[in-house]
Amino acid sequence: MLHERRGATLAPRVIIWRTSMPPTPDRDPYYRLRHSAAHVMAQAVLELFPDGQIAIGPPIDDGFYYDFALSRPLTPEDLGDIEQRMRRIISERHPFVARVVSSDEARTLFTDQPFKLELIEGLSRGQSEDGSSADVGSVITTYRHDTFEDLCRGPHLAHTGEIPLDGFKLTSIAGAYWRGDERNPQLQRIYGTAWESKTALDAYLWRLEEARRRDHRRLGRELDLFSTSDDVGPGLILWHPKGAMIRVLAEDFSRQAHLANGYDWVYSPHIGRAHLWETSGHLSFYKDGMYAPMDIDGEAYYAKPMNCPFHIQIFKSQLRSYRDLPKRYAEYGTVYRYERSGALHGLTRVRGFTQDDAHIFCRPDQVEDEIGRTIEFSLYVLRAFGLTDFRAYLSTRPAEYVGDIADWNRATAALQRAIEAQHIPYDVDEGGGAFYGPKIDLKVNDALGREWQLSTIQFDFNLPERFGLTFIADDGQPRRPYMVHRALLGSMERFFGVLIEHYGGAFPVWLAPVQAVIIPISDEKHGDYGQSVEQRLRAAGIRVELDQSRERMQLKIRRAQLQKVPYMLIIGDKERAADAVAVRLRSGDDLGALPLDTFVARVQAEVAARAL
RNA sequence: GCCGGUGUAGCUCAGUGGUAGAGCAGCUGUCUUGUAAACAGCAGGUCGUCGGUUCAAGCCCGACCACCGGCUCCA
Repeated sequence: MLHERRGATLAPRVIIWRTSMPPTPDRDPYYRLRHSAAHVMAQAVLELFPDGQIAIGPPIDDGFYYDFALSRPLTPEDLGDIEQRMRRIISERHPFVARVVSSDEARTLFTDQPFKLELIEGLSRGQSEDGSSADVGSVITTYRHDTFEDLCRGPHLAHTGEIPLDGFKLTSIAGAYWRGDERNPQLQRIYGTAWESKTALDAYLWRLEEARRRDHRRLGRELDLFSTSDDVGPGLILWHPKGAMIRVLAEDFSRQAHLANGYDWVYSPHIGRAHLWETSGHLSFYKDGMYAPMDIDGEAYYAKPMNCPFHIQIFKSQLRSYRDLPKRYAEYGTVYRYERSGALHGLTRVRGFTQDDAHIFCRPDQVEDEIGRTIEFSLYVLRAFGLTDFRAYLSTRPAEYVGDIADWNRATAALQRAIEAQHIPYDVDEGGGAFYGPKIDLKVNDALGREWQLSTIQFDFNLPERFGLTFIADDGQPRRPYMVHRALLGSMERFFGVLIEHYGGAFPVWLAPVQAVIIPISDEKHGDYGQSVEQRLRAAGIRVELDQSRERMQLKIRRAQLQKVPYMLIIGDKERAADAVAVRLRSGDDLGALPLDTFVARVQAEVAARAL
């Protein structure tokens, strides 16, 4: 019943820089600038659409947005027009003026603005803009500049002229539901970004550009790693040989690590009887995420959205003694989950994916130790892939839950102690756990500082009950085991996407699908030596390609560079005479001629160490 | 699923109702090369799919499919 919160890590294409909380005035030095820019933008939009309705326009990471209800859809061309008007308003240096108004005054002021009226109603009932509770009795304030007055708690800049004329940019138009609820009307949202200077704006735009260059969908095609096909269907990934090579290497490493750390490897089928999913509760709670059943001999079978019921069956296949515990069953389990068409995204949000899933069944007295080892193991595996910057999120018991509160407390405390023992920063999401148990999610920051959720470690007080799991305790009595779901890399598809972006396609030698390209200077004169080098490197376990094309060396180097191959081995007369290769790194560094044996030893050492 | 955008050669893109284009990649030939693109030629497209408007549709209209940016969802 592993449930990753995948969406949290991928929805924004605008980069999130190490922040997981919305900006606040005291925490974000850009708050005033961006909030003020949002107001200026709203004025500009209302100039274009005098009958337009305004909703909310907060600062966000890296920028701001404002939501509108307008008489016609905005087009990208409108953004230029709006920016022009914003520049004029900024140049006019209108002061931002705050004032306190009564509810009645506010209602009069915003009489043509139904969304504002709704906010005012909320405010007078003690709710803040986003519907969360605010201080009761908080006053209603507005901020005005030029012709635009907005319901707003501020703070703002002193005047519009403090927004740099060349430090902001409107970036995109999107649909957004009023108050984020799809039952509400859909508004038009304009996103913008604002910085203290053109230099800072340019730096931000460069980061966006860099993120675009690293986009795993782009690199997936350029490096021939994976694809999807209209004929196969959306959200279903085809792993090409080079992508599959990386996956094989990653899986082999992780599987060996699991076996070395007390896990038993298992395999389970892709489908199971409806009865199984009724028992597990998936058909009552998770049916929307499951595909329609198939009929086999008059019985309904479902493609699995999770692996847990199968691992549970393995546990149940015989009587378990307390001496047998813990049992740790691991599998690369391929699951199928329905995702709404609009949610699909590259490798990170798909309809079929493979989890590095495991289920741990243990005694109550083993919980603490098991959780500690699991988190430590997770960090070990992730670090091997070059991910080093972690943050943990502990989610505790929600209002509605199953199981015994003492079990919850014990499990939550174990999670907390384990994460503290690893000295990783963590946040607590009080009440944020699933109904069946508390959990810890591990998120990593990649090379661009973007946060991705990967590992999740979840207690389950539900399934052991539903399936009637027991072990025989030392007093001869059956007891209920604790059950923990965990995935470390999450899904292989999504992890691959993260890796691609983290490395920008330049994988470390141990993961590179092609580790070296042999580049003969002349295919006629050095082709034979090239084949000999290829053969010997291959025999030494190195993944090597020989570029036999009749092109000049420069082009062959360029092609290898673009494919981000770690080593380019140039061979000419000198190298052939010395039984050597002239080694060029993808960084552009030239190591000069190395004896072939020396090169082999170097690569083998790097692979053995999984050097990054 | 919803809002908006996009869909033309393997890739990146031009083409605003009148004979489908470029660069790269591919193929062929010449060149046999010393650290990021030799030169020339050839070939390659039912313009996402289906339907409609028109004498004529890549272009206008409709439906559907997919992708992109968001929203929503993620027991």
